[in-house]
Amino acid sequence: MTRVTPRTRRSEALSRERIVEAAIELLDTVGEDRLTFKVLTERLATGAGAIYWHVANKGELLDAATEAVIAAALTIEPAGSPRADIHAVALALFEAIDEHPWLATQLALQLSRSPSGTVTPRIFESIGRRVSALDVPESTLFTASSALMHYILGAAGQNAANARFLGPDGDRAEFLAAASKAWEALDPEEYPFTRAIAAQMRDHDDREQFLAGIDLILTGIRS
Amino acid sequence: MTRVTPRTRRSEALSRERIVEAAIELLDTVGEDRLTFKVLTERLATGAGAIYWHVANKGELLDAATEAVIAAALTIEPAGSPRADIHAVALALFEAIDEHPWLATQLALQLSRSPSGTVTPRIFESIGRRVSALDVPESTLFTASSALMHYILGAAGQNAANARFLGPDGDRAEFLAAASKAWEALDPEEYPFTRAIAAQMRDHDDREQFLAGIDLILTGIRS
DNA sequence: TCCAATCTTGGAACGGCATTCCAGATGTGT
DNA sequence: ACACATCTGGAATGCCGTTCCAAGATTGGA
Repeated sequence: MTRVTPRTRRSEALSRERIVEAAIELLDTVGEDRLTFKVLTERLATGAGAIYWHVANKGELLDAATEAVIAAALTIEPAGSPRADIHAVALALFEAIDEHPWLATQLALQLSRSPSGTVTPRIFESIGRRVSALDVPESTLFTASSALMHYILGAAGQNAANARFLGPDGDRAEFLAAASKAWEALDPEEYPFTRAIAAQMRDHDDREQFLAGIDLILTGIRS
Repeated sequence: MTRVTPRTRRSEALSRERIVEAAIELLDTVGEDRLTFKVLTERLATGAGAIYWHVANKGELLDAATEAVIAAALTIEPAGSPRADIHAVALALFEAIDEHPWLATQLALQLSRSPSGTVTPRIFESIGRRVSALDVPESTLFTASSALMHYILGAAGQNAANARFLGPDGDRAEFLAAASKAWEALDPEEYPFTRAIAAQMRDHDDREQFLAGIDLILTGIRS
């Protein structure tokens, strides 16, 4: 059930790290819905029982995978100004989610549950610490950091969803054109706004717009 | 597979609406993990095949349930100023998610996927239309609306998660005190920020802070 | 060096779930 | 009253997470 003192093992010994590593790789390659204990045991050339000795259940495995990737992503060196630091954190999360689309689902699920996990607090801390460097009134620190965090995770997730829908070998410009056209074809009665900004989304840079959103919130914070 | 012309039926006739209605009720009472086709067939006194005649699969059923609740929540009458209108939409979504915690998971999942569903666009439109009433440059409409939407869904979902963790019969003040204490007990090296604002979260009003976040973003938008 | 105790493994077995299949009931148009 | 499409319910299927357990390592002590 729990890990004990490490010892010498044969080279192919199983370990929590090796399992998490394999899980991440499978998540990235075959997708989250196809990460099953069957393919995991095949990949690791072992049985289900062996995996369950190192990991409590599938949820814990997914949590561990999420934490490993996020922790790596949040390893960032200071970039000078508080604003630049916040941009760096935001972009790091954006890139991580873009590279591992399953993170979007996973982080969203962790948020929909409890402060059980350690991932969400880590992200919140990472953002909040940099927000503190801005000189904002103490009373709005929580609100400001929350707003930033939700925007970052939400917008990055949305971007990942688009990328996932597009597929790894699709033409982005083509996709945007199609999406823009679809918006323009909406019912003018029900969707006047979406129609109106359809053109504006045809040609935009994902990262640029993402950072624009960050700056928009930062502006609000500084007032 | 598809619905055809309606006709007269015996009083207890099955229909997509009745199924969705039952699903929502079960989601609210027994929770999302326990909404299974077994309990659904028992509740409707029918068989699985009958349900599958009206609904393609479980995902579509959950989507339909989400859409029904969100559509009802977004039926709001104008409240005077654009700011008041935006507050109204935000609060309506907040309340809906608070009342139906499974919405948080569901909306998050819909965001993590594609523009396949009709729920997300509806929310986006509802917010964006009110943001348009503010006099902001056309070029930031998309960014501003996105930021608002992600904050609303994220913060409301977070709130629902807390409420869910607390349970229907828990003392909120007690919960906040415990959470605050837990934050203060974190490692000062790793979590200086979270520790610092632990006190500030002990006594706050959920809705008030939620709306403060909205105003923070609105301030940013207006600059 | 060998033994007993403990840690670790692999795979068979289990129960629950969404989904499919299909024989028949129910209603409709003629 | 007859053929036909619509709709129903429950049995059967297959996948998946999880549990169980007999056997294979590894270790520390005699």
